[in-house]
Amino acid sequence: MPGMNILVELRLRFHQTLQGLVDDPTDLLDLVVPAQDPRFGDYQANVAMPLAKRLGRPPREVADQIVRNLQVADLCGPPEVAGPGFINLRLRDDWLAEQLQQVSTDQRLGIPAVDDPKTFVLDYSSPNVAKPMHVGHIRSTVIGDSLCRILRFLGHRVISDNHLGDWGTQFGMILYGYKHFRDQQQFAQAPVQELSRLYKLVSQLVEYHQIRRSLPELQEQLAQRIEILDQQQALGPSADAAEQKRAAKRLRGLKNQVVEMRDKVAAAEKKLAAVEESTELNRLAEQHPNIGSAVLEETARLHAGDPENIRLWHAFLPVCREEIQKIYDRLDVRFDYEYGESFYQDRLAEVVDRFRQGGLARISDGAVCVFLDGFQAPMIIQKSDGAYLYATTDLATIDFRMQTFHPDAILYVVDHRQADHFQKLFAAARLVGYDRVDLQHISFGTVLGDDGKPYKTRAGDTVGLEGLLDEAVRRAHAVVAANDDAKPTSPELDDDQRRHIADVVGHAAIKYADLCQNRTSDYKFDYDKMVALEGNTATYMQYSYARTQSIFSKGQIDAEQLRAVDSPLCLQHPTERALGLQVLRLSEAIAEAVLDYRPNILTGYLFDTAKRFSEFYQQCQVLKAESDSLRTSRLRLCDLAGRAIRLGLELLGIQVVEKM
RNA sequence: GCGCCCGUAGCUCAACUGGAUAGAGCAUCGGUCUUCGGAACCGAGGGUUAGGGGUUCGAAUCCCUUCGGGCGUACCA
Repeated sequence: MPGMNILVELRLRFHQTLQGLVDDPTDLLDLVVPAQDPRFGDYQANVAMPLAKRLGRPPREVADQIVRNLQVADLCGPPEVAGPGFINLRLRDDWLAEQLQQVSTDQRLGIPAVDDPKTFVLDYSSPNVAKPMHVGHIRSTVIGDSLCRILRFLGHRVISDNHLGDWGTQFGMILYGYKHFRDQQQFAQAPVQELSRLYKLVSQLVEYHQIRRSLPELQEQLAQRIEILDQQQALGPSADAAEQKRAAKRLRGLKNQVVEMRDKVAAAEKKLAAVEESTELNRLAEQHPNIGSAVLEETARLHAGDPENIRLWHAFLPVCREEIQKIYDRLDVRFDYEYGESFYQDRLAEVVDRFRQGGLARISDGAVCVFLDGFQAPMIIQKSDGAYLYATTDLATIDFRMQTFHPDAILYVVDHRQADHFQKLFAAARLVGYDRVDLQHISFGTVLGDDGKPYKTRAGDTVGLEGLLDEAVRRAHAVVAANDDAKPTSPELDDDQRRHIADVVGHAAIKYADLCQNRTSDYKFDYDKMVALEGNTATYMQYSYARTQSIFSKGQIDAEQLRAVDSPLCLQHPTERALGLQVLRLSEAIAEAVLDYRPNILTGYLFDTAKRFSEFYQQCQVLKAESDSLRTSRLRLCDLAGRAIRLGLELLGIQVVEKM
């Protein structure tokens, strides 16, 4: 067997040993982990302490007993017991060298596929087709794509399905816009831009009228709050300390509310002004006072099968889709299926029927509701006007996926704000019998701007994804050009090469910045940091890879031939050993990343690998090594390091270049 | 009001799900070097992990509580 997961192997050995001490040692095996500190060796087992408690014996004694029975001599030096009962393991250099040799001819770098392949449906990206994609879509797309690549690499069957929003109110908007505001010539020449303009125009007008209706009430509420606040402030301090504290808290809460509402009112007024200051917009707003309900009617007509709206929908969809495809092409993202919301339209009634017939739903306030244990609000699957909701579509989607793909798991890569929705959805799905499929919401945080608020332009609009990518590429180009110009001898890249490199580096920077963050946390969007050449960035990994490649071109060495060399590697220098071990641990990194669907584990691994390589390269001469055999060994190590980095990046959906 | 998430170095973030002295990258300061790619490497300073209490051999991590933030909260997605 070429290669293995070292951690898995060690756990296997511990499993055998621990069976003599306890009935089921499975849960203890998680306590065999990579060492926290190089001083403790390569791996450590923390099993003795909890076990000692269970057995009622001193932990060091238990540790000693484990060490005596442990069969690891073929891969480790003698285990050591330290501290309260930690068992420290250090892999044998000759074993590592042997492993590396085996791995070097293996396409997969010794990473085994899983024994029990499963079927996953991955639901990610899922933009609304009538709206331009914006920064908020990038995380779902990039994280989903990476998980897809990783799971496939591990041998799972993965079905990626882009659940497009192609049936909602946004289509009502462009239908209305097309019918009332279109510029026919523009539409003929550049339909994408024209539809996008219409969408923005209609949504602005709809919002305008909404605000005009709601603003007085909002202002009134604000006035009331201020009044209450004044009253509270006028009250003298209470004699009771506890009461005084509560009053202070109430006061703070009120003040926050007032500030919040003031901001709301100000934002609303600004939006009104934007329309009113433009004679053109003002005129349109006056001519279309009922645009809000009219848009809903267009949507309803579409859903009811109105021939004209259906015809337009069929005409618009490919146009919108094409716009989105440009982004996917740039990001190198593909899907197996794109069953959008529209696909499920004629399956919604039966979903509701099933719930009603099963006695799982009942009518409340005219709407069909599913009341679920542990939730205050029900999940509404049909509105009082008869319309269906996204909850209905999502349930129909689960039906379809279960019947079509028979998945073991369905993963939804969607931002954290929809956590509630998914909890209800999953609970409802279990109610109708889908209790064996693993339904998971892979949630992620918000992309923030410099100010710590959701990333917007200065004008307050969301940032279009295409412009974002352009900017990253532009900056990457500037950096690549500057660096090439500064090379000690002379620049070595022509314009085409520079453009290609900037393209790869720029897109990689965006993806990596997203993936290297723990997905559950929000993160600040910062071009400078993304395209930075140092630190944990795609650029640094790509640079490290390019360095490994440049050694081969400089030495005019054929890597293929090198891989076939039939002798173990030399790991005498500490940096050689550290790099070699690091290469062998890609398998662990992938396994851990997939455990909780966290690509940032993989980026962390790559960063470590790049650092190990730098250290090695700094301290060990490769082409000028003392002997031929050492030179060959080090070249092989460079090859392995480069391949580990390239493979890791590939699993993140990031490409490499040979020179940069 | 209720529910969920979060608070870690000046800044941006990790921390293998309870392990040993909490780590990186920026930034700051110092060093290496007649560059196999210096887009590098080595080192230093910087912390009461928001505060308090608890659980246990052991807590950033689990429980309670206070403070501060974000998000969601019956017919949008």
